[in-house]
Amino acid sequence: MLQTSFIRDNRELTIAGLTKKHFKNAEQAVDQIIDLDQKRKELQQELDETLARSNAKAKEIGALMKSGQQVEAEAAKADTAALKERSKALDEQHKAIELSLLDELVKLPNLPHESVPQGRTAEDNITVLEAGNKPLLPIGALPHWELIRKLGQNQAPIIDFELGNKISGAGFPVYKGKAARLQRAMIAFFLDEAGKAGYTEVQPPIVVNSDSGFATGQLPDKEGQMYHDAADDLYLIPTAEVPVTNLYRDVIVSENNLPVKNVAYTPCFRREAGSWGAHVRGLNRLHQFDKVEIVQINRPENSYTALDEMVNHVKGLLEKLELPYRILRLCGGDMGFTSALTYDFEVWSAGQERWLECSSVSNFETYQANRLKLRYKTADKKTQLLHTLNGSALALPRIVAALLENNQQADGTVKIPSALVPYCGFDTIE
RNA sequence: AGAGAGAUGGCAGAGUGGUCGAUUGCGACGGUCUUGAAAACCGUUGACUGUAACAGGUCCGGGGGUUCGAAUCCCUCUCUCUCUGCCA
Repeated sequence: MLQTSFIRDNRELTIAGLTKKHFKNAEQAVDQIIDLDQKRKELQQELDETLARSNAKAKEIGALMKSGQQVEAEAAKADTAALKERSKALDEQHKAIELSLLDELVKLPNLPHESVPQGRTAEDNITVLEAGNKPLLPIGALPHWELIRKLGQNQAPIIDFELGNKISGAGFPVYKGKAARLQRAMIAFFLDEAGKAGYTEVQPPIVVNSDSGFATGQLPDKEGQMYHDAADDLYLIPTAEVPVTNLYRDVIVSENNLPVKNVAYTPCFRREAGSWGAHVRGLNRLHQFDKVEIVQINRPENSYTALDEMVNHVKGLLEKLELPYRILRLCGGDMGFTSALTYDFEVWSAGQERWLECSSVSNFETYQANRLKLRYKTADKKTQLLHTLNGSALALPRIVAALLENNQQADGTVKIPSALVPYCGFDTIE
């Protein structure tokens, strides 16, 4: 959430930023907020004044009672009725206006960083790096959803969509045998790599309350994308970003604990309502998937260095997995609601001849921190909002898809990249 | 799930209707002393809003109520702890 004070002081900048993000009626929205804020301030002043007078009166009465001047005290009481009525009315107005101000504020997305390219769709994203060699596949090479039917010998298919469909529904595959082991190996590998890079591992809950959903920006913006347990009003997390970042909700971090670097493996749940078709076949888009997420909390002046560091970390993972990938800097129209700058990583899926998004690394600046009330004390003892960042490192299913497709051999087997072999305990899936 | 107890500042823990934003202890920070450190002593030490700066206002788990006045009384919700039951 943007800060009202920032909008007030930077009207033009805010409008320009919102426009770059293709937010509709930016000027109108901003002016409405400035207007509401002004009204809020005026009401607040009036209310405070009234309350100050009531407080003074109450003290006066107290003093009179104490000194035994009953008659004078009763007389003073008579004066308070009007004040009380007035403060009650003002308080109601004030609360109402604060609510509508918050209502409007919550609709505004984060402002994009100056390096974010102009543009509306994925076409306008900028490729900042393309690395690795796209493999030349043998004759008869398959996309992963066909390949998995032939792998696993008597357990085929090693990733079973129909079985998942039986017990849960579409988009909940069952991993069997070496596929299951491969998943576990990758999770361990990603966690270990993050550990080496200084991230502290955490295991958060994978259901969260609505306060948490609000603080990281999933609510109210993406309510429909999350599975919701109505009985207890809890949400299944769409990403570990939600519980891990919320660990620091309402926290004033002491300066010597910065930066905070956490890594978490969690399953992730996404309803992805309305998604279907050829592009969502197989592992390309699931309702439940595994992901290792890195999260940083940093001082404002260091956050973009941290973002680069996170991008490099993800690059390192893809290189160790020997997968061809590219990095995109997302344009204003394609970025997430809460992000100021996002790099997407896409892995080359040779069997489908497509790039698949496998990581998204973002700096949210103070947008989440403002909702989280996540702050630190500066050297001159001022409390200041921190910057939050996170990135997938990595999301598993599309990596598995690319790995299976890219590494399929002429004999129909799949080679495991050497970095994973110690974790898997095998070097081939047959 | 049943019975009981409780929720106060970073932590511990007072405060049951009036100057309490809150006694005190610990911790933290600054200083004196010391070659340095410890100890001792002195001082500082919540957040939000608001102001040029003061002032003012709000916050004692959340919400509501009684009262001129609520941390303190009443209602309600949530959570925690203890005992009993069930259970990975």
